[in-house]
Amino acid sequence: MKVAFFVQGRDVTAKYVALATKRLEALEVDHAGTNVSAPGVTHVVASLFAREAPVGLDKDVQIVTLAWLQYVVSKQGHEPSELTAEMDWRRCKAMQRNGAPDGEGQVKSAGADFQAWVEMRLSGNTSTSADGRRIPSRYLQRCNAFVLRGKYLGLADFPPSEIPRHDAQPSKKRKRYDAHQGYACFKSGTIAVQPNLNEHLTNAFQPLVDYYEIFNDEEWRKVSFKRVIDLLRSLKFKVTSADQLRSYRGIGPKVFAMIDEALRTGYITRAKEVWKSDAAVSLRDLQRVHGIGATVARDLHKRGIRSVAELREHKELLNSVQLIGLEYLDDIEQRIPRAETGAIGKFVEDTARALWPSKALAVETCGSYRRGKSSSGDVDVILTTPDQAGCPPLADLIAELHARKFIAADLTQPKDQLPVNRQGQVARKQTYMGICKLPGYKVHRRLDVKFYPREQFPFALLYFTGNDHFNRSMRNFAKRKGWSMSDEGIFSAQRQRSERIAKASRPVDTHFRTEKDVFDWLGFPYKHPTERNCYDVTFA
DNA sequence: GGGCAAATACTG
DNA sequence: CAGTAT
DNA sequence: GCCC
Repeated sequence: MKVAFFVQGRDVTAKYVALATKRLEALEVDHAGTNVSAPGVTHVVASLFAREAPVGLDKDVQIVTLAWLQYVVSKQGHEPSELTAEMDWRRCKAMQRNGAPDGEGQVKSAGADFQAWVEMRLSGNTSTSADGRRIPSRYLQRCNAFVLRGKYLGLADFPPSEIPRHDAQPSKKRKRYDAHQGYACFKSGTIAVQPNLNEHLTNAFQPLVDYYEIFNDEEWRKVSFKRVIDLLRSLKFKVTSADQLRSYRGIGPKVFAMIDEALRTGYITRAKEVWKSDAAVSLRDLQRVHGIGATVARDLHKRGIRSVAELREHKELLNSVQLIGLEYLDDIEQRIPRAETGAIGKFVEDTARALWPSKALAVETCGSYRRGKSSSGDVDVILTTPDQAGCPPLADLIAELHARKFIAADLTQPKDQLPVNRQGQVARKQTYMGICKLPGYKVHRRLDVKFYPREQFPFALLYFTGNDHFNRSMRNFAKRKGWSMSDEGIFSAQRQRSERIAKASRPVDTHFRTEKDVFDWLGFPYKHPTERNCYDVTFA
């Protein structure tokens, strides 16, 4: 087994790489350097988040990290192919400053306890490690805090908007919602240390999701299958009998039978049947191209184009967006290692700060990156300024990114003029989609950049951090309470088309400065981004 | 049998 | 406006 | 496809 690790840092990257390398060598660990994965080999990703960390590692963090690596290495037979741990440096520092509950002496023993804690998390227990050893509760909390809390409380230090924009009224009382059971967003997630113990089942279901993905109808059937996969992925035990899942939400009679079949035979007949159609295979292949959806794929198929390979011979059938999608198809399909996602986000951020040196800017790389995942499909960067005079034109930033040879192609042309949204407000949201490549890198990546007005930013953060189940669940919850929530804010749901503008323009003194404000206001517990891998985790 | 999240932006 | 995408 |  190889340990692949990468180090995410700003100005200290080289230092941390050297440190981590040295440590692994001292442990006689076969390591694969930064950001390397060895195909076919179980590999472990230890991401050491060094954002804003001071130069040099704090001692307690070193010990914890070291113990974690030792643990991982000793766990060679372990099934998970990917483990991630996140260390929150600022929190460490704060604890040090304010006095960690354990005190100085305890820090030295943190290694063993941390190991036990990781073991506990993997085994699904909540207070004892796999071997039954109790973990000191104060240390337990501290470990959870290390990994689950901290950094993403968001924009507390960032100047708030001056103009409140939300017409909704806060919850009068903090009710206890028994109905929470059904909401994915209420289930506390866990860290990315969560492995998929049910690949044997998720692999069997994936073809069904893929199949319903390529048509426009049957959206809900697709969603249901997708939910099943994410539910299975979230379980902390390996399913050996369908009966174990009988009581789970989302497992109905059909799916139950399929799980049963998959466990007995190793596959789902239905999933095999649907892919026997050549047409389905063709449609799926054509839709790999950005800009080609169900309808276009069907048209192309009618014209005799049956694959991407054949499409390359008939580029005259494509529009400008689809042409770019085709050109960069092979690159775009590749997953982006976490370190590179971070570097791309940083490139955009650095460019923006250099372009607008006098602006206070908040810049966040969202998506699965922000949820702590070790790889991403694309990079999603959103920005805001506290300046109500308006965000500077996103087009200027894109032009600068072009000038720096960072952007290779545009999928959209950002416009200066800003349309009026349904609430009758000028939507100062600006969006861009394109293809980028870091200097010195080989592979092109999908990049989205968005500029949001300050008062919408917490909602934008929520939306673009996801995941999809989390968003839908949270919005469903808001809706049942009479609100309608989007990436721009929260509004009254009962509002009629005609009265939309009037109501929405009635300002209420409701400020949402951070994501946490939104959680608080709706009346449910804050979820750190890494806890929003809903159905990446469920609780018993 | 209805609901399942939600609204905007771009292309042609 | 339909289709695609976020 | 599942839930109420």
